[in-house]
Amino acid sequence: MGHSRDIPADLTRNQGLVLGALTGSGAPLSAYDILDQLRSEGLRAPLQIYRALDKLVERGLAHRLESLNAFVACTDAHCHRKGLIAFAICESCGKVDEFADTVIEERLAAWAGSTGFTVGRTTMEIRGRCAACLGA
Amino acid sequence: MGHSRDIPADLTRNQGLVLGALTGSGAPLSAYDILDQLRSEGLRAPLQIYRALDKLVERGLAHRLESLNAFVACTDAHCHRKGLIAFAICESCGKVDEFADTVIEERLAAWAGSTGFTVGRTTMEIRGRCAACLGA
DNA sequence: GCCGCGGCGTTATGCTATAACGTAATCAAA
DNA sequence: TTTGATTACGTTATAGCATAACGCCGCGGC
Repeated sequence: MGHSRDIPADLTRNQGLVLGALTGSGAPLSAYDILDQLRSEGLRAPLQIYRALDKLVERGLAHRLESLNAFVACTDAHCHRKGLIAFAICESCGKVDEFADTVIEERLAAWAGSTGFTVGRTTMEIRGRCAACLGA
Repeated sequence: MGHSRDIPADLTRNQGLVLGALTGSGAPLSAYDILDQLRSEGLRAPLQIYRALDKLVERGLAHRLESLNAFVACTDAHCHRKGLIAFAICESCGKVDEFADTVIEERLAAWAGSTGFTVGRTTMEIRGRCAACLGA
């Protein structure tokens, strides 16, 4: 029961539209990219997009890529992941790969423990070229 | 011979001023923060700051914090570090700690090897609270 | 000389994000 | 059923971050 690409039923109209734009794109979209796509649906102001994005990110349905000022839909089927997620961003085709590594998380925790730093949110973004683009 | 805080002699005036502003600050500064500080020195336009920052970052004398749209001076005395640097940013006092972890780098390399992704630049930024701020 | 290059200064513009206001729908407690 | 809290919405205006495009200048090599 349930499969990947489920879209929660309790999204508002704006949230659903924004998430749809993200999942329909093969690459990250800026808030203004999304807005342009959704003008035909009646959306007009950046805030409408940003508010929807805030909720989506809060629920783990989308992620913000700090190094791009852009957003992607979460690719994890059941987006309940807690903790560190790393994003590999292909600078050639724009595709974003999402992965988690518990060892990295442990190393981070170890560093935090040794310095007394309390870790909140952490972002890890790798820029480079994906296998497919290297082939070409 | 030589001590930490060396400022390379071959910086241009603008680059020196910008680096000075960064080293004199206990927290990250945005390009516009820097500009405001340097108006008294005759700088007027954002581009003057961005151009200097580009060079400083290129040489490893400063770092860009993607999650803040801001910049810090490199705290490493001899800033020739290659590879991954992680930044721990205290959301209370703004202080930024810089560290490197070879194990993390290895894990990243392993992931890259297994997927065929070619790693370029990678950014890792941890938001949280430093030990000093937790004490208070 | 003269040319290429890098840095500089300026104006204008574009992209990213939020403030501040009022409205409407929902829901639970009184 | 009124009340009040909460949450989303729509709009206008503004703030904050970054770069395009132009021309000038100074310097080193040829």
